[in-house]
Amino acid sequence: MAREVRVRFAPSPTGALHIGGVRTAVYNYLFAKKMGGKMLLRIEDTDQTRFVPGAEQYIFDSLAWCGIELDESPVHGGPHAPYRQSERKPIYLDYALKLVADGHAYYAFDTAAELDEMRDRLKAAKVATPQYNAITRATMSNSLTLPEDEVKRRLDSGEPYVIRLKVPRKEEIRLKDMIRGWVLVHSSAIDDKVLMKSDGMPTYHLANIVDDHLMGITHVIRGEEWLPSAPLHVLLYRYLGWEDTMPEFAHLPLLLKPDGNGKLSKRDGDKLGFPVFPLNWTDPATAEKSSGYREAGYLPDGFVNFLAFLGWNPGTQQEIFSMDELVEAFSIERIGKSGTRFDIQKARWYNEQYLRAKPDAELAQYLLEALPDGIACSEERAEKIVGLMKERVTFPQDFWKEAVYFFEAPTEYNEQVAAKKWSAAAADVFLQFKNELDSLPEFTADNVKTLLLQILERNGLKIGQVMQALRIALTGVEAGPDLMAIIEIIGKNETEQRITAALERLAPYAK
RNA sequence: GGUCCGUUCGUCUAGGGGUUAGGACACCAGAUUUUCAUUCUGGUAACAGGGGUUCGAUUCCCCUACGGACUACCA
Repeated sequence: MAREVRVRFAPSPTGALHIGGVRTAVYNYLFAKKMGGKMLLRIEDTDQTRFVPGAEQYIFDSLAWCGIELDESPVHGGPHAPYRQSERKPIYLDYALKLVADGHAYYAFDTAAELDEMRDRLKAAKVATPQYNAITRATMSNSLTLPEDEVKRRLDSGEPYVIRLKVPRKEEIRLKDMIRGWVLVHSSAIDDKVLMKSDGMPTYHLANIVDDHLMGITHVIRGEEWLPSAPLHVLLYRYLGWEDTMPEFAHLPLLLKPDGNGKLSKRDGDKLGFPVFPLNWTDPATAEKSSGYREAGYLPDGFVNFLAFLGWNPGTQQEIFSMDELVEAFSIERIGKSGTRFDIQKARWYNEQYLRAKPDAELAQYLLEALPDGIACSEERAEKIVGLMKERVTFPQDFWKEAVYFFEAPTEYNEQVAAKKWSAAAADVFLQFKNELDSLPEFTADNVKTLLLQILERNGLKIGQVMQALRIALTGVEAGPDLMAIIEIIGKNETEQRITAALERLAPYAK
């Protein structure tokens, strides 16, 4: 019987979670749910020098906003706690020591200066890849070159050391990637990676393999930047004796810059004017601010839908998927191989689709929340307004931005349009229109329109000759939803007042 | 430089030995409309190049080019 599927998302708390990381989390989540398995979050904070306060909380907040539910994590707990690698520190050394005992790893005492010197020497000698490996380790200070008692003496005296993996000199390493198929790498391309650092912490490579094994991870879904070190991880599983339960790997294509070369980076967002982080973030060290999708007005389900389609597709024509539908349709086999250029236009389109699909009552809340102090609005009226506006906005905050004139009379008019559309004849019609508003049995859009049409006929004018001018008079701007509907919402008194004001202000254009 | 991965419209992609190479975003045009937007209809636009294999290659293989990742006591 197959093992229960268990996947993990394992970010480092070194800053705001990048949008590419969010997508990785989404894929992990979709796969776990699809397979009826579990998803856990593990914090990989083995590099104490890069720890950023608040970054871990940011990760949790981001995933929660996206609707990704964790089964196990530092805050949810779980059978394999702790889920923070810094808290698992005592676990790793034993495995490193076991590797040393089995002859697959060794102590190394080289200082940073000595390592630099070695690399410089190799570079000068035109060695293609200067690295600490099967050949160069013979020239360095380690337990393979030093006499046994000397090694013991250094260890006992507390001299700093690292433990390095003893990568074989000539060996073909194969690994099967669920997205790319078989990948072959020669061991000579891999250096003797540090497993335990001199500060007593494991490196990513060791901690990752140990934890994935201990936590029963069955599938490792991560970014393509890990592909080159995947063969090293295979070696680790083998030397630790865990090859038979080694997880399957799936290396995701990277998110690329919308223009130019390279992968999407933090700077691109600022430069091109779109967020690269899910949530707003302020760097605690530099106070530098970065904008997030949530605050920019993106709806989480549309955002997730958009992200899921960056590198994956269901093979059908359907583009709009709820989280449940994504889970149902998801499969790793349908993830693409090539890097994906990021396109914010598509994200905006998704947002529009999701926004319009929401009921007016819900959209009305966006408007109500954005209302400045002192401006009142009933829910009923807000619903009418958003109903009129929903086809024209991209973000929730657009409702207020675009609909200010429902609440405040225009203080200025689009002069350009006024100059072109305002006329003495139109002004005369508006005056009659204003004066006869009282005769309406009920102040509705339909009745208002009928009245206007009657007046126009009486004056020998067509509707197209005055509507733009009337729109300017009432809203100040040249574009918007159905003007009669606007009139109905702002009401009779307000309509009369605005016409009176416009008649005066725009009189210079009457000719 | 070395190692590994990749390459279908501008972008995200479907497809896969014989297709008018399909869809979506964006863009353009027309229709509708009191304006703008929406909506509807239509349009421009792609298999990186060269060799094979084959009756036939965009699809399979090789090479080249280009792109990307990695090349730390970072993850």
